[in-house]
Amino acid sequence: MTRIATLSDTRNNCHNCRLRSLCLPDNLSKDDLGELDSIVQRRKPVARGAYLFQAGERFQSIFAVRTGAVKTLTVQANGDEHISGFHLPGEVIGLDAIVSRDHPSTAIALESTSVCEIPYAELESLGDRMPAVQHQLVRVMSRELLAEHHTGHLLTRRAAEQRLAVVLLTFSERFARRGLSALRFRLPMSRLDLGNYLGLVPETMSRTFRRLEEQGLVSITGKEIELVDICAMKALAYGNEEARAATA
Amino acid sequence: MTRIATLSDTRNNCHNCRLRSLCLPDNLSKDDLGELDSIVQRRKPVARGAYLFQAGERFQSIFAVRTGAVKTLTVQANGDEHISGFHLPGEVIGLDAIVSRDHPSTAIALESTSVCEIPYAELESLGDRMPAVQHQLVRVMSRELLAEHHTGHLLTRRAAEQRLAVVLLTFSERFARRGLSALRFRLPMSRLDLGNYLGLVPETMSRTFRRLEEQGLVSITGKEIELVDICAMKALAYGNEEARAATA
DNA sequence: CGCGTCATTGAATACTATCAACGCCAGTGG
DNA sequence: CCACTGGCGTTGATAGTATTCAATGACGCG
Repeated sequence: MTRIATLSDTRNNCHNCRLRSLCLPDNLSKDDLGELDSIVQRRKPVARGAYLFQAGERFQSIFAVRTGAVKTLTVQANGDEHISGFHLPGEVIGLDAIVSRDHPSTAIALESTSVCEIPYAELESLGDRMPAVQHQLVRVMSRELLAEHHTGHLLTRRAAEQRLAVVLLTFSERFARRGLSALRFRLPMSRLDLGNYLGLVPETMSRTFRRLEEQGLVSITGKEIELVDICAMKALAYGNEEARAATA
Repeated sequence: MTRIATLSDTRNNCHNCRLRSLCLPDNLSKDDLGELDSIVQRRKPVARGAYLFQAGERFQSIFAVRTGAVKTLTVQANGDEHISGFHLPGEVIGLDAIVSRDHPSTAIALESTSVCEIPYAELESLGDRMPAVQHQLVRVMSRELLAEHHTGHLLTRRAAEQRLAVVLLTFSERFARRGLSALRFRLPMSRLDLGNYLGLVPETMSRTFRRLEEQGLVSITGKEIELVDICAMKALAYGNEEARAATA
């Protein structure tokens, strides 16, 4: 096992990583890439349910998802947990910790997941010497802010059907950008997690999935999702009342 | 009018700005501060309702609020608007545009507002020479991400009373950090805007305000808010069911 | 002073949460 | 190999809460 992991590690570097353009190495020159590569620690896969970091832990590194999927969540004083995001390969997590000494949120693997660990102190000093590295970090954070605004808008949508439609379409786009099918994919998280993220209880999740299926928009088999009528789906998610009435 | 504005501008710089520690100049040396000062453009106040920038406009600068208040919003394809945040003096806006060529969101002054404009190209090249400037930009963005996670959690709270309580307490803290009263303040936005931000219709906003008042938690006169029982308020906002039952 | 926007109030409706119960499936231990 | 168990998902009935619709009142601005 160790042998294979080692082989895999030597083969894996930012330069030949398929996710390069989605991740921290985007927009870097070959030289910059090599330097970044030298500080990235490619760790062996962690099991489903494992913590990448926990709220309150000392912040030391940011992480890029390489394979698998991760959820990040915040824990409230009363013990309530809220899932703040799901993270697919190429996405960087832990960025909300830079401003504080400790991690404000917790990251948990949703399935067998491998990540690239990037010690922040080293990344910062690398950025001091190589402006492009620093610029790309800022770009990644800016993109993250943009995504959060999108999420904020998602959560103020009243109807559960709309929230679910939006989030399914968002996953569709994200999978497509990673070279996977935009119409047929497997959600990596449980209904419980997705409901927590959307602010809906599991019962409502179940009923809403069924309603989308009955309307002929999607076909669902466990966690496998097939978008049957993506146009109607978009009309439901983003359209106005007239557009929805027209498709109905 | 122009004379006064000019006088005011020459007196105002990052070094003696009271908001320095909340803003981009935090953690900078005196030399760094001077360089930053030289690229900051202090514009004369804009009127209530004026656009700082609009979605689709070419991104050129980020802005720091100096006085007044600003709302940022995104416009959907169907014309729906969603307010993604309210911004008080010392806060930096436009950061979600860095990753793209154009502004994804719109910024509108909620009252007479003055801002510091920071041309991003110049800030970037300044950061290349002065690592501390770049680090501070990253810290500000990280703090923004943290705040967005907080907002995300806020919006998944079911009860309108809880959402309103949380947002009032958040404003209380933000005003207090700026040297204003934590118990008595004036909300800069309309009920409509606050409702849009929270995902609630104006009617619900009105009723919820009244319910909080009837419970003796707050006292409301137009946009003036007084937090009468901040402990009970926190119990409602962040507490669990037992804590709320105990205070009732 | 008059107009328009914003805020408020009431009544009816629609939606989601809650409570309760059951089916399904994987992992575990006998 | 099979039964057991616990987490997850589903379904039904009920209750609670926000939205919608309709109308009036208040405030600021020209």
